[in-house]
Amino acid sequence: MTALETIRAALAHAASRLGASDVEVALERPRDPTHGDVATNLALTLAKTLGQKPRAIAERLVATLELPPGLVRKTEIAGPGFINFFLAGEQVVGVLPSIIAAGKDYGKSDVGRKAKVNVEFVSANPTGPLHVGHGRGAALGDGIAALLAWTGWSVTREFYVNDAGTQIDKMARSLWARVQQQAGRPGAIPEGGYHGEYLNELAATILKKEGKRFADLPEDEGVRRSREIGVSAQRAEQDQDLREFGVRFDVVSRESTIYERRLIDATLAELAAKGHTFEADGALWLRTTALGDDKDRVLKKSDGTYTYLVPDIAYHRDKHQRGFVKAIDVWGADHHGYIPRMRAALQALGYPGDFFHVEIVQLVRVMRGGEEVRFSKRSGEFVSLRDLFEETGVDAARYFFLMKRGDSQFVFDVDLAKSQTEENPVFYVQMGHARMSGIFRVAGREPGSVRADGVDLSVLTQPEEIELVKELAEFPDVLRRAAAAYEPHRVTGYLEGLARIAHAWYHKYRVLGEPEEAARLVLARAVQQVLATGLSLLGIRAPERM
RNA sequence: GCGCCCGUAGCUCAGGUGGAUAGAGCAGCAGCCUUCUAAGCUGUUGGUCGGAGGUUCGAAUCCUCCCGGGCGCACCA
Repeated sequence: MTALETIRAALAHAASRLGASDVEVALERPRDPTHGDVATNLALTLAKTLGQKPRAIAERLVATLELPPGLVRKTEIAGPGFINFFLAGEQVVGVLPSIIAAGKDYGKSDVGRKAKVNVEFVSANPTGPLHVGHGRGAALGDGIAALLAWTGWSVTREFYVNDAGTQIDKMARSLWARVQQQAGRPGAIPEGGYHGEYLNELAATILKKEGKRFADLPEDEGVRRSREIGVSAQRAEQDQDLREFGVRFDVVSRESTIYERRLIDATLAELAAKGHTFEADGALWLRTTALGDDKDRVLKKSDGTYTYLVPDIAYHRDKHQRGFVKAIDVWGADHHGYIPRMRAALQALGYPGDFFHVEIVQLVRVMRGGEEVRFSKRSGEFVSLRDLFEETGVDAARYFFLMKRGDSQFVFDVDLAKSQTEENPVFYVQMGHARMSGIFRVAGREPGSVRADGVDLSVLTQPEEIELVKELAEFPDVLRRAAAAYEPHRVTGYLEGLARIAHAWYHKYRVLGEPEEAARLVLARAVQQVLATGLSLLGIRAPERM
């Protein structure tokens, strides 16, 4: 148990003795060193529930607090009711052995208690290549999934294929039109169809493989086969792009199977049985206004067909029936208006309010040479994900997508992503890792062989060294908070901060050949390891050399 | 017109779920290479947190209104 964990547990225990059980104890590292090494605002947060003044609570907390001897040098109450802890000198540096001992697992926690959570992301229609917006969703969804797994959830990464709607129909007709055109016949892309060059390429492949007689098929048959071939080709291409982007899914669900498994009828029956549907104007409605939506929604249109809401409800009902206690969906901003009705529908089914959670990803604009890059030749619209990561590299693309909050509008600076200087945050962090690795390379030592046992760490007294150790100690907390908030960008921010101190330390002090060599190797190893762990959670490589 | 998101340094953005004197990075300015990567480091300039009210011990953070930007508002997906 690290010093931080000990303090956290002791505070939680003291709080429960004051009558506040099950509290989340937040520890922070004050910016101002006169505020101690570790501080908590626990007394301030308890003020409301306990109905007492923060400073009075702080005094009672400190009085009941039981800390093992030798851990804390001084405890004080400051400002409005902060409790500041000044660690005994050897304690600060004392986290290093536990970091080394935990190795690749340093920072893991079990707050998720193995509960099943489903993270659904990308879920692009199989009508064309993935664009940069999908890339942002992919990076974010994968990052959230990794953070949840890291904090003890049992995570399933899922991709949902809308393979049954009218968009697919338009893709099929567009492809058929391209086949006709290439066979020398008139063929027009339908209204709202797909004009991208990729369908021309696919049409050429089909004609090559199937021969010209494919174009002679009756229209019904031609469109039907175009649909089959098109869907499977687009899916295969999307999978390939995602694989190269470093994203893998555990489950791919298809809208068509929702129909095949008769989940539609079962879902409608359950909604009706629970009294949430009604008929009006020849249609079947869901009374979502009773659950926070601003208007009721049609389920079954007066022409007898279903709205798209129905398979979506059925799909999420299926997630619930598969045992997930949480379903997190990553959606593009253009779907955000859809959230209230979906939430209402799932509440109508009786699921808890926190079962369904949506993370919104805003659109991505791509800048190169100071100008916005709008179109991709192949896809006919937007910049494709592949174009982007082939130009910048996967590491830079993923890092850039993750360094801002998902719901912020984001300008992707291609020139910056490609630059090999400190201005580029990915490069900067990776360089930090490479530099630590370089020390071991020159020393001729395997970093993994470093042990803290028997090393006198008390020689680590330089301000940069103390700061580095404190920063390393915060890693588990950062990951916990990032996971709880579904915010991978906190991890990139943390890594940049850690790398910054590491660069400063590296620049100012030597490791090899100094009296502090053994201790500094332990520190360098810990930094290297945490940078590597953080990067790998985000799906980014940690190179040994640049 | 209604709903959701956003507005923080010249630029790009953080701000740990209401806490201590609002922070980084770029850019600007001034410096630093006999060294384990200068692919880097150090110092410094720069703020009415869009505006106005409110809630309380305390607000960039919560509430109301206004201004500005984005996205949605179908018996389309």
